[in-house]
Amino acid sequence: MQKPEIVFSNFLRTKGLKLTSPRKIILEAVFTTHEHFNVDAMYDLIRQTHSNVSRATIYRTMPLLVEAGLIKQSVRCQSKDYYEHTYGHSNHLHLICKVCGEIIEADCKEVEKAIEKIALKYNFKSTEFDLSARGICSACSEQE
Amino acid sequence: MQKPEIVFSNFLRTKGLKLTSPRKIILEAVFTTHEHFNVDAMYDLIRQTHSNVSRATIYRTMPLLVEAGLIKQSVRCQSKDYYEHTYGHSNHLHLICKVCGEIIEADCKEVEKAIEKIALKYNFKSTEFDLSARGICSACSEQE
DNA sequence: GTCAATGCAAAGACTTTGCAATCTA
DNA sequence: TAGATTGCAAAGTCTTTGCATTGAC
Repeated sequence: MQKPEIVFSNFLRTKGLKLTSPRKIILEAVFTTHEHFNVDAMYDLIRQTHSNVSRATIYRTMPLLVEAGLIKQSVRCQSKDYYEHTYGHSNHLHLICKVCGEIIEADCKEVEKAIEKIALKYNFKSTEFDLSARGICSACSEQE
Repeated sequence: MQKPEIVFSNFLRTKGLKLTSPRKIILEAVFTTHEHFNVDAMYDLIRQTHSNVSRATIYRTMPLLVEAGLIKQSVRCQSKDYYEHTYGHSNHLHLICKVCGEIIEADCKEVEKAIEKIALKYNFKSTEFDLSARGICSACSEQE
């Protein structure tokens, strides 16, 4: 499997776009993050080591990463758009807390199996999954 | 099954809240809409017959309808939050064909069970599910 | 050197909130 | 009548955009 940098740089070249320093920095930050992330978190992370990447550039880069197949738009939570890796990552089940907004990413092999079973009935070949459950996390339900 | 109006009015009463005229109008509009909807669409729809319901009130009523279990937050699309009915609609697994766009709505009891099993590990109490799988439907895979 | 990309700040879009007036129970 | 609710407008939050400058190829 190719490195994300290679995928991105190829993508940019075929579109006649340029692999700039901010784009490299953003890509690196995105792929050192293991959770789903939003623009603000990216901005803070990048700021820890680089002082010269603006929010605007991050906002402008996200759609490119999506189009390149490296990330995808994930849930929206508390008015913020979240992203997550798709490149090199297996599917996750998102457990979203309605109270505090926490998002737990859980392994979903068993859920996928259950879906495959259903898909079989319809002769449907599934490739990607979007799975989320909303509810209340343990911390929040203890506080009630 | 009780009418949404009854459910809402009971919900409000148990919370010590009041069933006001704007809330009745909003509820009615929400349940005459069959598609997913957003606040703006609701506002326009209501304006066709009532001139005295503000956007602010719609924004304030949506969370109540969610809490009452009548609607749920759905996808976010083009920076707008969408809602959809849940009352009277059981959860579905959506099998979405990437080729022809067909959406198969399948029963997902088994998938929910699998999710509950995972949620249990995290002490997460799930209440709503958003489940979709993208792939290729039988008709489209035959044509390849 | 050319043209895309950046940073900044301003603008935009959607949503939330403070407050005085109003209405439900 | 008490206290919740409303409409309005102002404020907030996230995201997008115009423009002069900078930088990649």
